[in-house]
Parts: sequence; structure tokens; C-alpha cells
Amino acid sequence: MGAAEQAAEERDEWAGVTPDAARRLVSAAVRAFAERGYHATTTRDIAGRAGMSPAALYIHYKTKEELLYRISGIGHEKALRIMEAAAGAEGGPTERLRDAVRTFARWHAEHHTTARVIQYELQALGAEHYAEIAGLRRRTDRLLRQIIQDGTDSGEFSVDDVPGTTLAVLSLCVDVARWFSAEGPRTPDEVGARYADLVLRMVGARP
Amino acid sequence: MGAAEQAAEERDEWAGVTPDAARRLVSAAVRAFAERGYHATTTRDIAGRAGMSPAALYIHYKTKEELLYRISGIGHEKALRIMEAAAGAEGGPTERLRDAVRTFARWHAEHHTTARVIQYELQALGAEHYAEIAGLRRRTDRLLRQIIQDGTDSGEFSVDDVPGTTLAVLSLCVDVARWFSAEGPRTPDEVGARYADLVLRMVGARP
DNA sequence: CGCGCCACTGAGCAAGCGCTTAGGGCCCGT
DNA sequence: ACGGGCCCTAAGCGCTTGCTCAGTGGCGCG
Repeated sequence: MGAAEQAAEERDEWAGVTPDAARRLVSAAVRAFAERGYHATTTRDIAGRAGMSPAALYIHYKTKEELLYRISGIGHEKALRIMEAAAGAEGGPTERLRDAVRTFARWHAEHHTTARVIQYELQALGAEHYAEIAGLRRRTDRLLRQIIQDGTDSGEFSVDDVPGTTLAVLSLCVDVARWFSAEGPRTPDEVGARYADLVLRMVGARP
Repeated sequence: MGAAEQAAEERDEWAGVTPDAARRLVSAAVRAFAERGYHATTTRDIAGRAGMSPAALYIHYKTKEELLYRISGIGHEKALRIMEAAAGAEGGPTERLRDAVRTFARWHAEHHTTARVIQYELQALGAEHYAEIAGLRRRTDRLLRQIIQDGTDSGEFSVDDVPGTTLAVLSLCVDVARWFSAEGPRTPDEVGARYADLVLRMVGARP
């Protein structure tokens, strides 16, 4: 990803959503869901933030749940792509794990508003939508687990319980979205770098 | 804590709440909040689980929010006492950190229903109640940070950023409540032991 | 026995919820 | 000029919500 692309994405992480009104609604919904939670957010609040009447929401989305579903889908696909990029990169398990944790944790800090919604409001999805999103999460988990397995097989890492350690690493990164604040003392880059170091220690990389 | 005491506590972690009807309501509320979230839970649901009419709830609690406040208070005080016990124990930083993480993570696994409510539904509290609970969390954080600081000062640990590492360790333990399931393959004891090992690696304690 | 007490219920209120509907303005090709 | 389609709004429907209140049943006590 070039610098221009990344800057464009930061300016609007929902650039892929069209038309403009639908994008404004997604952006408003993600802010409202992150602040108050899905169930405490009203469709009137979402529409108000997007500068429309409550009825306008239903031209672009069938239900409030569909908004959450769209947000969750886009967010989890982005998270999966980040993990895919790190897992598929050249280099040994240590480099790939460092890169995976650094970019994954950094994304959860930088996009903590979106991340909070997609990671902590999943239970509000309907059963089928939940199952679909759970599939994306399982793929992300499998990619990270494979990196840790590779490092353990090659002897670069010393890990007793690969699935358990994978779970802990994912949990650590995801939970960044809960506590991270843009007003806090840490930048997303710093969080990513620190978390990568912590995780390399967790797996016993480089003695 | 003796075995009999611990068994009694596991049988009813709300033993301190009286009278019986008030305890049944707290127990029902914590299960409902954990399953659906605070805002998605109705007072009718809580009362129904406790075997009463909706109106009976208001004899024991002024509002639904007060129920959450009571649950949060009791839960966070218990978490604080666990951390106090580990921090005040005899032994070096390594032993105290191992004990702190083992018991803290284990509690979040064993009481994952309660823990989920007190850690992830905090935002639903009113401003004053939130501030009070936040004070308890700050005290817990300070105790853990002191252990890590002690180990760093003594040279047993090698930690660059003590507050940041403390935050990561707490985040890791707390997030157990989100993913832990009694039907899963791991027991709370196993989670506590594994997490203690992982954290000792994170702080660079001697293997 | 009879009286007061109080945990509890049945019924229901005002408010707010997700969502629908009828209709209006604007832009398009012809 | 004008008809059709697309967005959008004002109004409001049916329902559920948190919470209230008058009344009731059963228990303890004199």
C-alpha cells in the first residue's frame, strides 16, 4: 500500500460504501455504536448524525442490524487482509509474527472506534450474519496459529500450547480496541511495536 | 481461604446479598446481562428468571442501573481483593506476579459470567457510579504495576515501559471473560497457569 | 384472635423504540 | 415541456420499555 493510498484510507475508511448517503450512515452508525453500544443506539441518533431524517436510513438499509452487519463484514475483512499480508510475507516465523502483531494491534488502535464495534457488538448480529462473520474470524485465527506453529516446528519459538497461545495473542491485540484512546499517551505505532515485542517474548523467540 | 469456604463461594458468589429475593435478582440479572448485554436485557426478563413479577424488582432496587451498579461493585471489589492478596504475599516479584496473574486470570475464567458484566458493561453505569467503580479498577492497576515495577527495579524483570506492560497484562487477563466458555477445552486452573507463564515471559523473568 | 406490616402481584402509564407509508422535490432523457 | 425514477421527509403505527400504584395474602406479635 502506497502512502497516498494509506492516507486516503485514513481519511475515509468507508470509501468502498456507495452512494454517499449510505457511507455517511455507516460512518455515523459506527461512531454511535462505539460510544453507546448497539442496543443503546437509536435509529434516530444514527440518522441525526448523518444529517438525515430517521426514515432515510431505511432507503439504504433494511434494518438497523443490517448496518451492524455491513460494518462487521467490512471491518473483519480488513482485519483478515492485514493478517493475510503478514502471514504471506517473506521471512521466517519471527519476522512474520512481529509483522502480524504489529500491524494487527496497530489497526485496532488506529481504528479503535470501528474495532470496538466489530469485536464487542458481535452478539447483536442475527444468527446467520453472526455465523458468516465468525467464519472470517476463524480464518484470521488460523493464519496466526500457522505462523506460531511454523516457529514452534522450526525451533525458533518454544510454545507448549499453540492454540492457547494463539488465542491469548489475538485476545491481547483485539482488546486494544477497548482501552485505546486517541487522547492517551500512546500512538498506534507505539502500541503496535510494543505489542510485537511482548508477543515475541510470549512465544520465546530469540533467546 | 479454606476448601470449604471456596466451595461455598462457588456455590453462591452472591452470598453477601440479602434478603434472599434480592440475591435471586442479582443472580438473574448477571446471567441476563452476560448473555444479552445490559441494554438488551429487560426488567421483565430479570424478574422472570428470579421467579417474580416485574414489579417485585423495584422493592429491592430503585432502578435497573442500580442492579448493574451493585453487581459491578461486588465484582470489582472481589477482583481487587484477589490482586491485593497476591501483591501483599511474601516472596519476590516473580512469585507475586505469577500468583497475581494465575489467580486473577483464573477468577475471570471461573466467574466469566460475572466478569463479562463488570468488565464490558461499565459504560452503562451512570456517571457517579462509573467514577466509583473506576476508582476500584485504578487501585487494582496500581497494585499490579507495583509488582512489575519491583521486579524491574530488582533486575528480575526487564521491562521498558512499566505502565504499558501493566496495561497489557491486565487487558490479557480481563479479556479471558470474553472468550472463556465452561464448555471449552480449558479449565480455569489451566488458563490461570498458562497465563502466568505467558506473563512471566512478557516481563522477561528468568525461565 | 385480630391487627399491622411488608413483600409481592396485576394492571397499566407515559415515553421511546424500530420501522412504514404517503407524498414531495429534483434531476434525467426525450 | 414533461414524465419517471430516485432520495428524501413528515407523520405516525404498533409495540415494548422502565417504572408505578392500588390492592392482596400471609406472617409475627400482642
